[in-house]
Amino acid sequence: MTTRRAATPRVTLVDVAKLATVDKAIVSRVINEDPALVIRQETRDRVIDAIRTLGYRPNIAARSLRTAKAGTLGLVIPDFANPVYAEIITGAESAALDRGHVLVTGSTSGSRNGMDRYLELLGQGRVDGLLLAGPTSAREHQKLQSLGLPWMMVNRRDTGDHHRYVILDDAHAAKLAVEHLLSLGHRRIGHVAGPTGADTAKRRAAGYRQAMKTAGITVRPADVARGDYTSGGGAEAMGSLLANAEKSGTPTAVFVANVAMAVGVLDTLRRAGLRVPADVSVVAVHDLPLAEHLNPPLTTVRMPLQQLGGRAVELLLSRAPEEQVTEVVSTATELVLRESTAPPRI
Amino acid sequence: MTTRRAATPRVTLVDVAKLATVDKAIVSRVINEDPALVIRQETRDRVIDAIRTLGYRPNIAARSLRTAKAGTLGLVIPDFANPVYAEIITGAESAALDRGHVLVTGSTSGSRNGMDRYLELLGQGRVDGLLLAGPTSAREHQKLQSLGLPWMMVNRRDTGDHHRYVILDDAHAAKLAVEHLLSLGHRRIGHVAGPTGADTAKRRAAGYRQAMKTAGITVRPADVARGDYTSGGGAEAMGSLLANAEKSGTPTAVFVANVAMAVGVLDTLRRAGLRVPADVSVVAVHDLPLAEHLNPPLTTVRMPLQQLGGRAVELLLSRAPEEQVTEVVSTATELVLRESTAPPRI
DNA sequence: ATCGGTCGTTCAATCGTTTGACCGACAGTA
DNA sequence: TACTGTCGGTCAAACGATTGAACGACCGAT
Repeated sequence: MTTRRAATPRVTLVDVAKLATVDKAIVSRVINEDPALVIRQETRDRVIDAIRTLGYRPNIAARSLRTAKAGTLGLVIPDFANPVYAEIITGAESAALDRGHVLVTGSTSGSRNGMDRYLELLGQGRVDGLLLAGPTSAREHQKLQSLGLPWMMVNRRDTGDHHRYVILDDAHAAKLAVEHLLSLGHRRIGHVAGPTGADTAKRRAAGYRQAMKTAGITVRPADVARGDYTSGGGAEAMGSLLANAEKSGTPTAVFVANVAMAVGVLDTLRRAGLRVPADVSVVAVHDLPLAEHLNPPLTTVRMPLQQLGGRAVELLLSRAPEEQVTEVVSTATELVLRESTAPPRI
Repeated sequence: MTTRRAATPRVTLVDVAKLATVDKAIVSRVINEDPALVIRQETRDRVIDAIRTLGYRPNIAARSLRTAKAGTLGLVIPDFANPVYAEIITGAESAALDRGHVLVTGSTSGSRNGMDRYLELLGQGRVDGLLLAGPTSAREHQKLQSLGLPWMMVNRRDTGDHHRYVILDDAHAAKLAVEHLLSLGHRRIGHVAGPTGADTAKRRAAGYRQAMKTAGITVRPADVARGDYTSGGGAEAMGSLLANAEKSGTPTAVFVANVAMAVGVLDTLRRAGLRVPADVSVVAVHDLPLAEHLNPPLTTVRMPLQQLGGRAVELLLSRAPEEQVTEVVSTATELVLRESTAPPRI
């Protein structure tokens, strides 16, 4: 039998106060554990009982109005379908929850000017702070600034003078990947890089070049191609690498800047009749669940994406809005060995 | 040069009213486009100018307090990493935005009792309504009920007496898949089903049986195995299908209840030395971007997941809380032909 | 000249919490 | 006895927007 819910007349502080025969101020202070409150244990119990029997829940709107805090954080990502952001969200959400905050995650992919819409909607006191993952423009930085909200970038290093960001150790990840290939005996190692706009791509490319240089190997321009971080882009980029190779031979291994592109790379290689890892070894950045089930299972570099998201929330909440915050999360950046890498033939 | 932001003293209605030399009531009514407001165009312009020059933004907390509406909707999913939910979120978010609402998406995977935490956090007037995708318990239904919020289930049909849900036409999707296999000439068609708890799994299994029956084929119990909608579960289920087959021969085709499990199924087949589609054809439900890049590219049945999410939001916002709402979204449920299905050998 | 009816606008109560200020009672001290 | 503190609370003013009610001015009709 269902209890028919009459339009419940919300139970408020005064209801509780009446039942406990105290002033509502007491109730409020009990709830918020005001350290300045001195009160008999007996009274406190009466209040707590009253709260319980009435099933009282503080009204968030009223509280927000009074305290000028929303208890909510915003996270703007490009696209929910991208598993990299799924990981970041997961970490951020959990950290926010632990600090009693709710996380509003919005994607900009939906509409043409998704970011604007979100800045509009969230910049009215709806959130206490904003986390931006993914690309942003200078104009958006302007707008953000004018909202007067604390905000920072996640997995992106902004180009302006707003030095607040958390990123991963992309260069190190790239180095791990390339050194793995080197240690297997590869000398001719190609790179499917990310888009020019993404600074993560720059750092991974830099790590790749660095590792190659350290090994005393010159990188041929023809062995580096650029994709847009999607599997389609990866497929294309690998295609152009193979095309370039017609005259000068094929790399025996490829370091791919992210897993999504690696999926396309595997595709292209298969269609070209090249076996992985027998003919070409492939290693990519980001150890997403998917990697394990590709054909062949993909060797990757695990990045602490969840920690990244979590750390971003922590920093956003703990640091003063005007304070500079630049942090690199580098825990547990490590190679995950699977079946897509092997020594080169001969 | 950055404008240094002094701690901005929020600009409020009265500031605007003063500048426009009208009462704040006017400003409020102008903003909310109160149809009952009769006002000279000149005055209206003055107000609008004032709003613009001051950069006024209404304070959400105050508005929520007064109107008892949050302008926010909640969506609770099991896990962000599951691309099925990514699609639902995307659709829901876009629909919410179109209606001037913000969507708070929370996952229950984070902590042991994630659902409870969310019901706690969101059930304080933070959201105007709640969408539940994924499994829920009777106890949670109880709690939900006690929050006095409108809520409904998405892609799940609740078992209780709360008849508010939007689902997809799972039986039809299954039929499309199986009929495709039948038309290729397969007679022995296995099924990797979803978990008993999920009613989507039940409907897909029912559709499978229905289609088989219509074709006059008896389904052997050994040809149906159950997985938990993850790729690991799919791999296992396919394993047991192969084990069962030792005595009675292998199915020439498998209908898999979702893409995640199909990934595992392909894995198991590959390890068993069976080629897809030469030895076994595979077709799965849900046409996620991933499907295109599996090896081989997977034939699927596309389901309108985004529409599902969008429709859920629409219904939640438009229907009275006590009204029953049961809808099946079935637009664009169609077969997507790729390379994982082919006629059986001989 | 008076009345009624729009038009254009103002008044003020209200939503539910938080929080600084204030206050009475009682105990201990000088 | 008067004074000073602590204890255990109460009072009331915010926070910023919404909205029903009221109000003065003006116009046309009687």
